[in-house]
Amino acid sequence: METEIRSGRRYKGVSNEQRRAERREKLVEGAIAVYGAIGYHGATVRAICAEAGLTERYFYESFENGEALLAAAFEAVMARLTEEVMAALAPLSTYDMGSIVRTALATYYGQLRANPNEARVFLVEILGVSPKMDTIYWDTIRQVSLSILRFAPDAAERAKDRGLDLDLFADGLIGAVVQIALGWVRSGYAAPIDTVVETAMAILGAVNREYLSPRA
Amino acid sequence: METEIRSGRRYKGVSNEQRRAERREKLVEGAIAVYGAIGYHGATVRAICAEAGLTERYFYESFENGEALLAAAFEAVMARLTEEVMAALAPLSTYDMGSIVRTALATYYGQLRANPNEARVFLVEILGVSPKMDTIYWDTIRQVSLSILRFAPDAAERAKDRGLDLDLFADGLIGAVVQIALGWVRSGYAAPIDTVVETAMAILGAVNREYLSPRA
DNA sequence: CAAATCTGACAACGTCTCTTGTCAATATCG
DNA sequence: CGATATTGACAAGAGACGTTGTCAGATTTG
Repeated sequence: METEIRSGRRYKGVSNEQRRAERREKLVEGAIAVYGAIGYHGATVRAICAEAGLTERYFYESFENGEALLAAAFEAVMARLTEEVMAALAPLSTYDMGSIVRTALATYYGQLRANPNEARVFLVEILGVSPKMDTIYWDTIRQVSLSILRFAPDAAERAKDRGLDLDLFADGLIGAVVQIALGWVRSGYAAPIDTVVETAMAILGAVNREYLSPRA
Repeated sequence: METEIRSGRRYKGVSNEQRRAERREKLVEGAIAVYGAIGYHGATVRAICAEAGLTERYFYESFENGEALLAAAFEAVMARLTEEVMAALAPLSTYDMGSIVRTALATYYGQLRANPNEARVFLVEILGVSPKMDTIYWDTIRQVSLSILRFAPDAAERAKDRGLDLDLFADGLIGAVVQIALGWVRSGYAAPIDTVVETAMAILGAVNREYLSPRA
């Protein structure tokens, strides 16, 4: 049960709703920091509240339980990543799959390096928490993959003609991208980002030229 | 501290060491069953002991803690998968990468379908448990990928020439294979196995023809 | 100023699990 | 057979954490 006061008193110049929203935001940010430092497991409600500078009461004001906060943190990270990639793709005037994918990869990997805590939430901590969270995660990134595949108009038909399963095909492509990201993060970002992008492009580019580009 | 009696009394016809080994085996099998049914999280020591038909004392006889048992279960599953794939590859007389990879994939996916509980341990439950377990898992499967890449003798040199990172390249390929497996498992094995193999081959085959086969 | 509301610090309860220990029943050895 | 080892069932201590509750102080409203 969440508190249901509609419109309380203003406090320090901000409205009731806005204060709650700010506290929720602080909790999400604190959670990402704690997850990045010690992982989701072992991250207690108390620790996250301390990191956010709030007390337990405000945790239950915004979240049903710890898993709900993880879901919110994932959504926040996902939203930022999506926003950055979309912003990077917007100025592109080409419909060439290679250019689109390369730009998206460079932005994606760049974001993961710029925000290691978010990278850990996105690549590591989200996994194996519960069947519900797994479904949220894998369904989300499969949709990303399918969205990109739609840039190649007849990819679905051609995949079907060749006896492939489009969902699994999308999973395979996104799996390659994500696994490269994870390997890079686990190495402490050892390789330069250009190498990472080229390595991913070696796989996606080969598939593109053979299965997705207009003249196979 | 593990019990350190060197050679105790025979019991029901079997030696001390063998009884311990059998109990350990029962615990590993029980753990795989429980992990498959309710997941690693939420799988208590008591539940696993009950499934194995043993009591808690014998758990601590063979394992330091629950995570050690998960590691043992993973090793057992990994060993079986490796054995099956190796057995399937042994009769092959060709050195054609395409044939090798297709056979390995068919065996791997076939095993995952034949043993859903093991598949879940291998693909889901192992993830996100601890940094230590993550390292065991990802290092293990990267090695598998690198082993297969060695079948293409000059793959490493060519990858380097093209500015790729071989470890990340291996991660990308294995990531595609594993993600397809995971998507298949999550779907309840909806697609026929031939489709799954062909879908994975669509990615690995394209990469093989462009980067690994003798005449690029 | 006085009442009401909001905030932060922290106590306290209940629950769950790991882990160790106890004890009687069973099997083996001398 | 008597002593000892082994097993299985279960109790109990300890610790961690989620969740709710208390209460004094700060801030706003009338």
